[in-house]
Amino acid sequence: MASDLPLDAYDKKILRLLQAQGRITNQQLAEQIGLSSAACWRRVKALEESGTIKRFTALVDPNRVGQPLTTLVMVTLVRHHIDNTAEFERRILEYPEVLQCYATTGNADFVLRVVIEDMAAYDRFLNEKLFSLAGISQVSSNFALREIKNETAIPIR
Amino acid sequence: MASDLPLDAYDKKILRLLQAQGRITNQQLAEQIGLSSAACWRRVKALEESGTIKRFTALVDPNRVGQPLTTLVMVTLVRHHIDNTAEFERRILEYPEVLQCYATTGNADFVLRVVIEDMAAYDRFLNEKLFSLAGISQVSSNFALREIKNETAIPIR
DNA sequence: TCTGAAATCTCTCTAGC
DNA sequence: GCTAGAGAGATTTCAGA
Repeated sequence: MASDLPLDAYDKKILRLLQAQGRITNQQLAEQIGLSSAACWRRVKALEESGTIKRFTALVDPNRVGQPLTTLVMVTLVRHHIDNTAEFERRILEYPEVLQCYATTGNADFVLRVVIEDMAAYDRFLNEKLFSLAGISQVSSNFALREIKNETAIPIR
Repeated sequence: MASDLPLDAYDKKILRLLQAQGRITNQQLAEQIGLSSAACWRRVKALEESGTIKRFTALVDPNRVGQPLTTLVMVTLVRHHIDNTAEFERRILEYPEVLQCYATTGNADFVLRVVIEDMAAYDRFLNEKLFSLAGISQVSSNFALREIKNETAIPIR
C-alpha cells in the first residue's frame, strides 16, 4: 500500500509537526502544510502503515509519577557463551524500568537507561534482575545528576 | 485548576493507556478506564495542565528518515571555568542531533545520545559543534551497533 | 469537588471527481 | 490532487451526589 520512501516536502512537514504536536487535528495539520484535509489524512495513514511513524504517545514527566531517578548503566558480558547476548537482550526487553538499551562499540557491550523510584528500588533492580542474569561480567552505574535534554523528535532534513 | 498530585487509580490508568496509544479517542479511553467521557476528558486536560503529561508526540523511525546512526557520547569538561558547564548545556540544547543529554556521576561529566545520517555527518558534528565548545577535556564516542530497546513509557506504579 | 447526561460544535474519514 | 457530507468524536453546560 504505502510505497516505501522517499519522503517529499509535505511528508517531512507532517513528520515535523506530528513530532512537535502529536494530537494536532488533521484539519490544522492540513492547513499548516498546505494540503486539503483528505490528502493530509491519507499521507498520515501511509506514514503510519509504512512504519515511518512507529506510534503516537504521551510523554510523561517521570518526576510527577514517582520515578525521579535516572541511571545510565554500562554492562559488559563474559565471552564464553554465544547465547549470553541473546538471553540478556530477551530479559532486558521484559524489564519496564529499562527504557533504553543499546549494544555499543567501546568498553561496554551495552548501555542502558533505567528510570526508577529511588536508590532502594535501584538496588533491588541490580540484585534481583541485572545481577541474576547469566554471563554478566561488569556493571557500571552512572547516576543522572540532571537531565539537560530528553527529546524524542528525530531531525527531519 | 489541576491540583498537584497525588494520582488516583483512574489517572494512572489514563497515563498507562495514553503512553501506549497517544491517539486513542477520548471515548475509548473513558470506556477502558470506567468513567464517563466528560470525566475522562477533564482528567486528561488536568494531567496536561499540571505537566504530568508533558506533551503528545509521534515516534518516528530514524532509519526511515535517513538518520540511522546512533552514538552515545561521553564528555568530560575541564575544571577551570565555572561557566563551562552552563555554556556547554546551552549549546547542547541548540543541537537537534543531540536527542538526550544527562549530567552524570562517574568518569564522564555528560552522556549524550546523538542521532545522525552517517559517519561523515558525525565527523562534522564533532569538529564543527562539539569540539568547538570551550572547556571540553575528553570526548569518547560509542557507536550503537544495535538498538535493543527504545521506550518512552514511564512505568506507572 | 467530584460526577454523568445531554446539547452543541468540530473533526474524521469515506466517496466521488 | 480536490470538495462534500454523514457519522463520530470533542467539548461545554447543567444538574446531582
